Amino acid sequence: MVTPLEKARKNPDSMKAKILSVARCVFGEYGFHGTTTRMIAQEVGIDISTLYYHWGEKGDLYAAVILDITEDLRSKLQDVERVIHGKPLAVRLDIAIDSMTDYLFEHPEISNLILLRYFGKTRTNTGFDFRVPEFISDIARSMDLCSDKANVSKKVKMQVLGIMNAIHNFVSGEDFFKPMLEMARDEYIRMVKETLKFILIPAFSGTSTEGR
Amino acid sequence: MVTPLEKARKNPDSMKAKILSVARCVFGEYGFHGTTTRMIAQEVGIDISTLYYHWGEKGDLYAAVILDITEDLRSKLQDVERVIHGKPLAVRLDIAIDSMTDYLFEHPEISNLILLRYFGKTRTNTGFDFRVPEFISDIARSMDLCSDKANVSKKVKMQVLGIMNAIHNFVSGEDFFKPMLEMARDEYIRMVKETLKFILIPAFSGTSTEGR
DNA sequence: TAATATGTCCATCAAATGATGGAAACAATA
DNA sequence: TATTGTTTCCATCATTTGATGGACATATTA
Repeated sequence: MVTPLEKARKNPDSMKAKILSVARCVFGEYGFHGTTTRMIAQEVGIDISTLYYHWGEKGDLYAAVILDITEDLRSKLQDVERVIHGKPLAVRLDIAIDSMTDYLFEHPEISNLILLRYFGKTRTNTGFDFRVPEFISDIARSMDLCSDKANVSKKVKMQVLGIMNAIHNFVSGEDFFKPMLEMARDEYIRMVKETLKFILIPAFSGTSTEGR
Repeated sequence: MVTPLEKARKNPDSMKAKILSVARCVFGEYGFHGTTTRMIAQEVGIDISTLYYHWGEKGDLYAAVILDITEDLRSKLQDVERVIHGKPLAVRLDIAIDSMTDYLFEHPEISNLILLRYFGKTRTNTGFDFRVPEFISDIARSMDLCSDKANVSKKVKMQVLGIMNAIHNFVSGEDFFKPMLEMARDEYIRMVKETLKFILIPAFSGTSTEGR
């Protein structure tokens, strides 16, 4: 059995995929309740009923969007893991921050959607599960922040959440922070990386291992 | 001329204030579009038209809510500033994190509303301005992160954003992270403080002043 | 008490929104 | 070409939602 999402991911030129792609951005900008099926349809340039034909009800499309970005993010994290493998911790962090920041600034809807799911509730419970827990442990292991690879401690999970959220915040808050700080996009992205490294690296690369 | 918001803040037992208080929480949970005037009215236990009588249209109530939490936050920041004044940087950060974290966990709708405004757009532009920029500079000065008190550098502003957002994230994400980490509320709050200090303090209290 | 102002609710409206049935267009295949 | 299956759009529905007018109630004041 092949799901609609798998179909869409397999055929990037199909109407299903086009709708999904637009839905990612619109849901990411306005959130679940702030987005209407008409907004998405109009952005794609199709009738609203075509959207329903391909994806069923609004909640189903939203669920597909979340799974879609989750898959993208998981894949990207694996890439990064391969690159940083074996390097010293400070270097791993440096590379990971650069790489993830660049990637997320290219696909800001990923950060948007993740943060909106963290911080905003939907009236009608969309139900499906979000695979953050695995992510957290995966990142912890790839960062080599945990001594016991099988059982990542709560402490380390909190630290990883802190790292990931810090990145998502600056990516997702771009439209708010950038004008506020009177920066162009290039400068903003550069400053984001610099700030993230300034804040995150000392905590993890200090001589003390007290926090671990 | 006294605004409706000032009236409400002056008379905490008035219907205006009750509605405002409930609106803070509901808007904080579901965001602007996820909240209906009926939800708020029902939570207060009044008819919807009573709500409109006191606050006018939905966007006006929302604007009042934002100004209300902004005022609360500004006031709290001033309190904290007085307490930490003159102390060494690491101590200032330690106290500020404890104090702000406790306060925001008591009023999580403040963090919710701020983050939803950062990361989510409203379809109909609610227009009014949000006084974050001043905040940022105020915090930077009170933290004594900036050498030039009059003109806070972009670098420092980014760092302050990073600090504030880190706190808001853990407060606002409680309902998502806490079950995920299988923690009770007390434990979660304790771990949040610990993690925040672990991540933030080394960056600012290191011997190097490179980041400033 | 009479008169006025303030506050609350009921009934209702118009627009927006999620969703669907069915006709038409298009593509694939025998 | 005729047949069948797929895709798209138009018209429409039922509900939800923001918003309002007017009746009723409750306080305030003359």
